[in-house]
Amino acid sequence: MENHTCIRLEADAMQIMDCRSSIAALDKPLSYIAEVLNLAGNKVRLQILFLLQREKRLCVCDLSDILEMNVSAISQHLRKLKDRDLIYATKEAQTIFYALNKDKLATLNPILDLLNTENIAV
Amino acid sequence: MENHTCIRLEADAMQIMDCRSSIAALDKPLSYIAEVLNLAGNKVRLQILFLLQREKRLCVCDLSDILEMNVSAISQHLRKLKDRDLIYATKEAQTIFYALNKDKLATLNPILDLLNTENIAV
DNA sequence: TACGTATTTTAGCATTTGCTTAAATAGAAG
DNA sequence: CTTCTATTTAAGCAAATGCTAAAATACGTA
Repeated sequence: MENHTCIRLEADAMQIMDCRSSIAALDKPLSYIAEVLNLAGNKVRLQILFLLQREKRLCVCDLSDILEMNVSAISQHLRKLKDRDLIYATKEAQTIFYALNKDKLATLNPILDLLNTENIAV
Repeated sequence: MENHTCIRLEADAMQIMDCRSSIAALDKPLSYIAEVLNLAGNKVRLQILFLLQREKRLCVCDLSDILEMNVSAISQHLRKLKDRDLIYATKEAQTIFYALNKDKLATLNPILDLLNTENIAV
């Protein structure tokens, strides 16, 4: 936490200040988007989001069947997504359905679109 | 790893099969995009990517100054981004500059655009 | 009320992550 | 060739992650 501020001559103090203020101005979005990307940055959760976009709504049990994973593991992923309001739950009799939160589609759609982009240079 | 296949009647076997095959067909992109999102899903790395997009190229030292973080910590983040080819390094005298990999802009730009979207419902 | 299905929650644990500090490289310049 | 400057790498560690297994809820239904 000490050795910032480099000594090299080429360092452009003006540029550094500009960058600092632009980062500061975007602090909230940076935190929020990082959080969303982090949630989507897990293969299981990305699959869940993709499936919910495709099927509109699914229950834990369906997801467990499709992804061939433990119900509990899926449930814990759904909780994280719900905690951050990316998805919401509706209860119908004994079944709880999950769906993408409409308010977050502006953020989620561009992320999910990456899956269908041909120009993915892997 | 046992209790998948739910017993409930509403479960649509056809739908489950469809979902399974669509997931299987997208397995590679799902893995790759999850990996990229995971890299971008860290505030420090997201800031680095944002700054590189804005400034075209920066060295560890600049980033350390701007983000007010340990050079070593930044270096380790840069390594992760470089290992996944999201950025590349060019050496100029004693300084190593990093820049976004052009081949990955189709993936990176939509991600970074999320920062400037007004419709971020936080 | 007792049971069964659907789902969540808790606890435990191994793995991963991200930071700090210190040591190792590499190239310039004295 | 020794000394800066820039940067990476390695070691250590605390915190976070993601899974399993088991217990706890919730809600219909026999």
